[in-house]
Amino acid sequence: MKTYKRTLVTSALPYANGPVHIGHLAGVYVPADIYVRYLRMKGEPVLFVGGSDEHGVPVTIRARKEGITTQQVVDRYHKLISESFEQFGISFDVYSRTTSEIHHKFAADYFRRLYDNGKFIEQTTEQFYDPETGEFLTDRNIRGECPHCHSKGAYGDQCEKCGRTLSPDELIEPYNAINGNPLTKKETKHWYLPLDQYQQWLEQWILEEHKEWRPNVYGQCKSWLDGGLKPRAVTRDLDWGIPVPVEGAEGKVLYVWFDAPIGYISNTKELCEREPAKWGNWETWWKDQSTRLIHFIGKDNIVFHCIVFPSMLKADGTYILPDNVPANEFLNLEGDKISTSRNWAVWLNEYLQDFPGKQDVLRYALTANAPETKDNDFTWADFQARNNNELVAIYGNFVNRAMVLTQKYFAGKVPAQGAYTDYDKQIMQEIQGSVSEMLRLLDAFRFRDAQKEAMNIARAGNKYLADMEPWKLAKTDMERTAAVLNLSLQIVANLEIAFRPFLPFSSEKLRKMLNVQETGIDSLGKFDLLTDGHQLGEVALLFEKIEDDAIQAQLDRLARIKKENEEQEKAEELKNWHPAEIKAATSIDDFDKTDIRVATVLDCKNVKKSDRLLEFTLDDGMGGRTILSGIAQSYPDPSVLVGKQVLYIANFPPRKMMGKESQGMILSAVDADGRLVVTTVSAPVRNGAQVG
RNA sequence: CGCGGAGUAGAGCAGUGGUAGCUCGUCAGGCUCAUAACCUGAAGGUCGGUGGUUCGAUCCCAUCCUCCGCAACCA
Repeated sequence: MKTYKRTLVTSALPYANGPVHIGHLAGVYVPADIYVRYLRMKGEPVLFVGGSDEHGVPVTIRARKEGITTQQVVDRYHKLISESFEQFGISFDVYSRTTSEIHHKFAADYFRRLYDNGKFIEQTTEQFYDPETGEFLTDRNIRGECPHCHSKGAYGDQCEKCGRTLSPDELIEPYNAINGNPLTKKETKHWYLPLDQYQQWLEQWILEEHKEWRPNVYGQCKSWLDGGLKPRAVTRDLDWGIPVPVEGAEGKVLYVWFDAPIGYISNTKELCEREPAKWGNWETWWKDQSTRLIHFIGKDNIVFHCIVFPSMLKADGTYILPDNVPANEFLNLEGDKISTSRNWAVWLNEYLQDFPGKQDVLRYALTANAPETKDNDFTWADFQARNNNELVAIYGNFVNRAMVLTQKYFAGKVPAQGAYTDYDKQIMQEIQGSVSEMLRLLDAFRFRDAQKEAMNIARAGNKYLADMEPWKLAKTDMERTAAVLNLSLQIVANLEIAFRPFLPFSSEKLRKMLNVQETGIDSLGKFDLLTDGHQLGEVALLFEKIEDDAIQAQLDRLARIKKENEEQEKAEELKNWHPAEIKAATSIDDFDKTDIRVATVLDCKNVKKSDRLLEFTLDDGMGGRTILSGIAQSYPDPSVLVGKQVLYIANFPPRKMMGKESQGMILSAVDADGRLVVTTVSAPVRNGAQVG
């Protein structure tokens, strides 16, 4: 395996169109931070880059909606996001933004260099254009009539009614989804990165040389490569972004996906120029072959970080390429996918208000349940259990036991280390085993399991105390009591180090309690970290229980949001409702076969054990009949139907439902929201009258 | 439709061509230094469905079902 002198770690640039939530944290920032902190503990040179992605269309739409400038939108979220990261201890060496001057210049220069070297192809195409606003539209912002099912309001890329994939050209009478304006077509020129030219090289580099990448990453890349790469446009017709630095490209900007990853580089440059003594030249971090580049991202970014961005770097030719791209899957929240627009998320800024000082608890819960191999679910019940049963009961409790016992028997001074018994040695060996396993897992980007190993050290500590029972020994053998507590405290000191990448705030607190300075990773697995007679600091609780009412408050909040969303979606549905297509032509003869009659409802009640069926007892003028109808959900009180005359089909063969026989079918109209309304006659007629 | 990932005890996750594992929860014991915490033990699974390859499949192959991504907002 290749050896490296330094590591450059990037984490996906969050889009400045909203605050960051637990999904971002679990998928990208906590794992990246754990890895970076681990490398720093090892004393390896590492640079951790982050920043806000502030270009693209959605921020401009939000600005328009809120009646403020796009700059105000990105300013607001950049501030919110960077504060959240800082509070959660995401230890970026630099956190900048793509609207920075240095980035604009750097990205424009990057483009221009590739342009001058003939790395792009130019292509003129016809795109949909709104003459009134003077804007070209993205596929998704174009709507029209579906050519297949002829439903109105199909999107430019897909019809949601029939589910077919479309291209905007296929739509009948396309219009602007935002303002409803009709669209025309207009020629526009764009620059494309010919990914097809990099196909062979990418195949060699990924499929042959990086078989160690995670299955989801490797599989996704293979899928794209097998499908054959096509040139990809790297410019857009838009006024928000980095102007294309080419003559005759007015009104065009770099595609957000072209400039965003360059932000990793320009942010590095910004840091290096600010503190050259500490960080040296930015080119060392990006162009020296002995630098190792790691991208932490979510699964939706795999293609850009493994195919597009490497091709951009290769096109330049002077840059290093990522050594690994540990992409995570997604985190769900209480069974539903996290959604910014539907407010289905736990926002970091809100979490900190509700759980002040509990950053580590969330970090722990998210790492313990990190979506490393598949989508995982975050639940508040799990969060509470992780805190109460693991952080408090195992880790915090062990620390507290060791500290309190020392306080009690040795006035808070580290007691003398004794001769190790076989059992002591066994425990020490067990802990060293956990330590080396943890380090191995950290190197393999398996943070969930690594954290579990750290917790196993605390488990071993609890078991040691339970087996040694120093509170009993203290009555007979103070020397052995001292030895047992000495080793217990050494284990506590190990826990401080082992948990440091995962729970930085707690480790800091624990160092205060132990009254020690930060040491390197070499100390891990040693049992002479605290010298005899060392005065410990004040005993405090490392973690505290989270009570049910705090969890219930979060669940209530989510329930409220869910209800609001449902109401809103329903309103939306009603607004968009339109009559179903007319069925294929039929004839009077076909209709005549159906015998529709009038009857009076004598009784109407719910069918036991069925949430849909109503049982109608009808006076049909022919001795009466019973009909079951699946409309209970539209009639919470079925008795309102009693006495009404209804229309029903009289000549269907009887059918058994829920053990009862239904002799026909009541006719109901279906309203836009799915509500069923029973049909009736406009004036009383005799029961048994025919409809036709 | 296609391509990629995933489906394993009540929950969350590992894992392997040969007797299926971890954490939490549950139940039963033990202990009392500790935040009713800790320690020990037990129960609990036709490893998504169906076919096939094999002496043997949870693992390999085929096919189907479900969820997610590629593909609006979004990791």
